[in-house]
Amino acid sequence: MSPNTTVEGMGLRERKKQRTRKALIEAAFDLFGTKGFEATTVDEISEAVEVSSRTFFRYFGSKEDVAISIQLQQFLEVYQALEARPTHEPVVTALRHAVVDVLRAYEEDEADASQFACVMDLVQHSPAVMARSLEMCTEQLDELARRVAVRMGVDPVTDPRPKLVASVASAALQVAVRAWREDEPDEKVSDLADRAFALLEAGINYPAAG
Amino acid sequence: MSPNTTVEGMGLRERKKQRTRKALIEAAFDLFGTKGFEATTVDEISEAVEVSSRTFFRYFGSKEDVAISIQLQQFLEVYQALEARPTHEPVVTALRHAVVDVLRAYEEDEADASQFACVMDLVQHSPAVMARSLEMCTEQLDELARRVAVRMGVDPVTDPRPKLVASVASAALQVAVRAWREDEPDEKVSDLADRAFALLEAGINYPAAG
DNA sequence: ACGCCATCTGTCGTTCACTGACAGATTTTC
DNA sequence: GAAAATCTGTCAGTGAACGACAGATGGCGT
Repeated sequence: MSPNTTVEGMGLRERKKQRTRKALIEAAFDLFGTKGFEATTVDEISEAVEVSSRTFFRYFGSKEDVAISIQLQQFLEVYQALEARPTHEPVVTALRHAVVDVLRAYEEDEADASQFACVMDLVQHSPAVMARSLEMCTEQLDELARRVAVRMGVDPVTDPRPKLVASVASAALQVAVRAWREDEPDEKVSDLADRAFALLEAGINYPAAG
Repeated sequence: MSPNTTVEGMGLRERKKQRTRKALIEAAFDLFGTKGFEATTVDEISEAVEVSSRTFFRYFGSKEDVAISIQLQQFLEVYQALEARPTHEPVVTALRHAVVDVLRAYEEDEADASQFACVMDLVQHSPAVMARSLEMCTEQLDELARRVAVRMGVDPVTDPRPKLVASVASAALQVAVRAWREDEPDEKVSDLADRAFALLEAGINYPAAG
């Protein structure tokens, strides 16, 4: 009754969990940023938040999982953005805009942008994070394919095309991110992704040299 | 001196190493097949070959690496097959035939086929192997992109298209393999891959439902 | 306000992947 | 055959991850 009703919709316990989770992520990124991923131990992260390392593993399945938590979040945002696209757009075009919109949103916020860059650094320089990131992406491919199938109005188990589109789109995004980190740090990722998807739209069975 | 010259081109030490390596792979697959990947310890693999576990790690960087050694070999074979394709073929078409040819070769040999199926089982059911496999594939993407660039007669660092083609082709192959394992076990992987690449050739920016 | 129950957390102990250092064995080379 | 290079085993250690148990804490009915 009365003032006990929380302003938001969740109990005290749930809020505490969210705080712990957020604190673990922040502490982890602090340490990853200064000492590097492999040099940082789970114990150090846990001590910084004053919880036991056992508790860390109740929030995250592995040390890698905390590093890619932002990437996972971005996938969910792409799903949202995809549903917001007009239904008459061809699938790759819709995916292109959805991805670019999400990336632009991150570029506009200073904090988001630097955290995003930090994650990409981890993915690029720590094999374990890279591996986990790739694994997570393929996990998400099912969901993405399902949504693409809905857009196409076809059955996602019978028709191989939605899975193919989802995988290819994910590959294009990875190429764009990698180009950004390695070759074109001055460009915006969103622009690189935009161009990569544009190439997909145009078809990629290029003729041989001549 | 005299009869010390080896029949083949390598010394005794080198042959011994090859034998140990092969024995480790075989012992590992035996154990993975019966006990599963995570239930098998490196000690068990090493004991089966009568070497120390320390030696195992001098041959393989990780327990996962021994599981995907065949996949790595297949990549090298695709490179070979790609060079054998006529130079007038468009890139995706050439990749399609190269991949399908390699897969068909594995399907024809009984032993190769079952070992291939075993590896795919490991990749599908053991997250750690899956992650390492994906990581290895992205490592190989550089080399594949380089070869695609040569075929296109363009510069692989300036032009983003070769990287895109390589990534997309790899994605298509992964989709085909996955479809084989999960939905169409009765089909041949080579046929599924063939169809996936055919879709790529035709373009994938499908219209929305209507 | 009180207590019951579900859930969360810490502690302890264990397994196992992986690595550096050193010493001994073996192959190669001269 | 001796010296140099390479391979291997042993030892010791780190750190990730998990199972089990006990204590703490928030949720909830009365």
